[in-house]
Amino acid sequence: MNELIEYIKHDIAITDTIQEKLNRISIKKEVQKGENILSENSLKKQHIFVLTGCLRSFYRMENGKEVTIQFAIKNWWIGDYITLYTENKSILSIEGLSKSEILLIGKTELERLYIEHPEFATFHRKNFERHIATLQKRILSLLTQTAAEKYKQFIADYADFAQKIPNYQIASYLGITAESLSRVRKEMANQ
Amino acid sequence: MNELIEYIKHDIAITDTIQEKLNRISIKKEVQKGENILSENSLKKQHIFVLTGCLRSFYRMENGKEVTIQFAIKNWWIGDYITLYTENKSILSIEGLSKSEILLIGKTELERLYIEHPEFATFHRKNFERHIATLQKRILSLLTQTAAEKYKQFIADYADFAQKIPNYQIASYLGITAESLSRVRKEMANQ
DNA sequence: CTTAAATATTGATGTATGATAAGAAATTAT
DNA sequence: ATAATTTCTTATCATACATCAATATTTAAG
Repeated sequence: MNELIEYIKHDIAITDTIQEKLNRISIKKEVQKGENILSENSLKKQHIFVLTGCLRSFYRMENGKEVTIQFAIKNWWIGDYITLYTENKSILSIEGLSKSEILLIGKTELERLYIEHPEFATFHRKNFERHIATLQKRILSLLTQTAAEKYKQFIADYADFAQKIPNYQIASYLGITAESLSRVRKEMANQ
Repeated sequence: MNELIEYIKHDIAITDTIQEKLNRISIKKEVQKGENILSENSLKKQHIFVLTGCLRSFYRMENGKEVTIQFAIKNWWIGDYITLYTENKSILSIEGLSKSEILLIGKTELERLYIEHPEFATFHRKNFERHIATLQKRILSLLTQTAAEKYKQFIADYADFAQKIPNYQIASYLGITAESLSRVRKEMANQ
């Protein structure tokens, strides 16, 4: 039994049938540090479940600068949700921040499971709901907080693994430059 | 048959039972311009479906300034998703921007329908997915675009009703001041 | 260990946008 | 219509953060 099933079992009673189907549709993969799993312009529509390690999704701007959309560690889902749910070509890239193990699950395969097993759909609906709340909170944060406030909230929210992420990537998640973040950190250290 | 059912029928075949249950749990309400439906600190957990008119959800900062989280018109859902899916007390307010008609649907009642009718849950899961993509796009926009770019995208995305919304509220949605938006508009007019 | 590469810091300077305040224009109410 | 209120604009000035460039520090590679 793999870790995804372990994780799902925390929430719902999962039948052997679902377990077996999940195993059948999920592809286990090892990702190296810096390795790209999903690249922009790819046509693959996949969900990723993190077993170990740490990943991030990011957008590369025309000028080459990158903005980080999401970080993910053990038991988190990550994906290019804009592509998964609207467009055709993927606009984000996903890479490993450290050596990681992941499960790749195709969109259509997952949807088949939703239909065949309503309790599995319910489990996922709750994930969606939490995800929506998280995204709204981030929007609120981007609209109302200063650089220092955003950083403080980030290290509080992501205490588990904030120190594993390079500061310049945290900066790109918060919507500030690495230089600004460095000044914020200096300011914080002096108090 | 009301407009919510009409709207749902565009997506899925809806049985009489679902229709009847939906009618039973949804409370129709008329909202005046400027009237608050949901206020911060309320304990109600409700989804709102807009039949006519225009609403917005917003957050009131400590200094009294408001930031707009979402606008909604006919056939859109709106709610305080942070409260609905995580916290207890509501942190957002929802008000009518014009005289509007809405349906109020309690969180628990809606969840009961999900369980009793998987096809209805599927319909809603797709809404969730689109919502996630929309929120991600907005985050990307906030992280990468200038004031002028955000405004141009806004009037393109919300062409249907952008002109119905006062500019200072559009500004508060884009994360800029009304004065800045005014300058952006002047700049655009001169070209 | 030593060197190379990646990441972080610091300083000097620039700029987009914010803050404040006043007046103009548009809505709404009387 | 007229007045009152709300919304929008304009100007001046302030500032948080960006940019650029150099150096320091840490991490990874040979």
